[in-house]
Amino acid sequence: MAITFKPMANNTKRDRFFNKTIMLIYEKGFKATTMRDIAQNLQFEVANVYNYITSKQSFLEESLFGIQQEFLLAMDTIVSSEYDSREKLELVVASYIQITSERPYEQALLVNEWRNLKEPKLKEFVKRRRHYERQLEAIIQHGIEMGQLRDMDSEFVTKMILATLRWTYQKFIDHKVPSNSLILKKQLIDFVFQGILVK
Amino acid sequence: MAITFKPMANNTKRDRFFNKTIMLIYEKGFKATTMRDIAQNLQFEVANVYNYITSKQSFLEESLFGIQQEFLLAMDTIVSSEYDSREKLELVVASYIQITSERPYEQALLVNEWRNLKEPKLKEFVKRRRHYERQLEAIIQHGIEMGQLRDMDSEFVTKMILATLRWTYQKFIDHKVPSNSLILKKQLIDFVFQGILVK
DNA sequence: GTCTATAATTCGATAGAC
DNA sequence: GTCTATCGAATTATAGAC
Repeated sequence: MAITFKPMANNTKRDRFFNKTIMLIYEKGFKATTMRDIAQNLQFEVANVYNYITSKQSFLEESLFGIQQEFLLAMDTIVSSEYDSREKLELVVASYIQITSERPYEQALLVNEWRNLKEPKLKEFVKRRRHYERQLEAIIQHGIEMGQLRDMDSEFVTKMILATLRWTYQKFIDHKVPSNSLILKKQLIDFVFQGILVK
Repeated sequence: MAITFKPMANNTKRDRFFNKTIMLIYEKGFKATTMRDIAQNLQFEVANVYNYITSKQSFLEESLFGIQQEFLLAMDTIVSSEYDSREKLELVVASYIQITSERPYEQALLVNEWRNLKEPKLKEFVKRRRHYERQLEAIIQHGIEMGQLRDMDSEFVTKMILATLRWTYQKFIDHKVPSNSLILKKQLIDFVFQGILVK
């Protein structure tokens, strides 16, 4: 049996710190969560927080760049594959839901707290996100040119699709995922591909 | 000529304060924007900020409940109309874009900063938002039952549609709206109704 | 409405003992 | 790894003169 990646592992004290802290920041917001809040949430004193992280800011940076990297790697794999535009788009949705299902709280941080990065980290983050968006837009543009997708404003559609994907972490955090994430993937792909109207 | 509502009026000092402050909070985030930042942005001293608002928190509350009320009123009007489900859905999109185009920075606040409300205001805000969402879901559910919309999970579709609408304030803030908001409305309705696939 | 000055509190982070 | 104690800076908000 292969060793699988376990982002929610709760074996070491370090894992426990990471998981409980990222959940707290999700609930209160990064700026509103104080080091004292983090300590209290873990039932120890403020000074102990610094056993696990060097600063509040570096914790945010490492969390955000960590989860962002997952998305970037998945996109690179899809872009360099031999599938057609429609299949690539399905893979983008599938990989997005997969990563989100595995690490919903980190994904929530990615969506909600990236503004709290400071320069030069902020610029680097936005640059990488922009790269991801351009890759997706290229897939869509190619699909339009090949006649697989309707003739639309590709930038607009890219942002629409990302908007539909971005909120899905809530499903996993609220444990409101319909039995498993496969159904969610299908619902998303149906919505994006076919819309809601009866044909 | 009727007196029209002017959210972006810049006539009085109060308007100037409101507009410049809400733009600043959009850029920096509510928590990260200090009273000193607000004062500096208006070229005067910290104490003067309190000529315009009673507290930082009350400014957030009044802004959020103000713009939220616009959405609630629009939805009530649509719900009590005689249109069918599809037409009502189009009206929801249209009114959403209309309000967002008139007050994009307040809408950005609504989307990004509502977590910073404190109890009991926070509960009241979430309760009203939930009401809006249920009204939209009822329209969709009715459309499914009448065979106008595909047979889908109505709660899921409701959240999808709201996700596609929620980010549109960026278009208006970035002045990237295609000539006028009518085109944006059409793009959104086409995307939601038909999806992106060639039939 | 604008200023200076400051109160009262809270914040991130560190020192140093155990 | 855990604690107590505390520093220095930043924060919201107020007092009171002009």
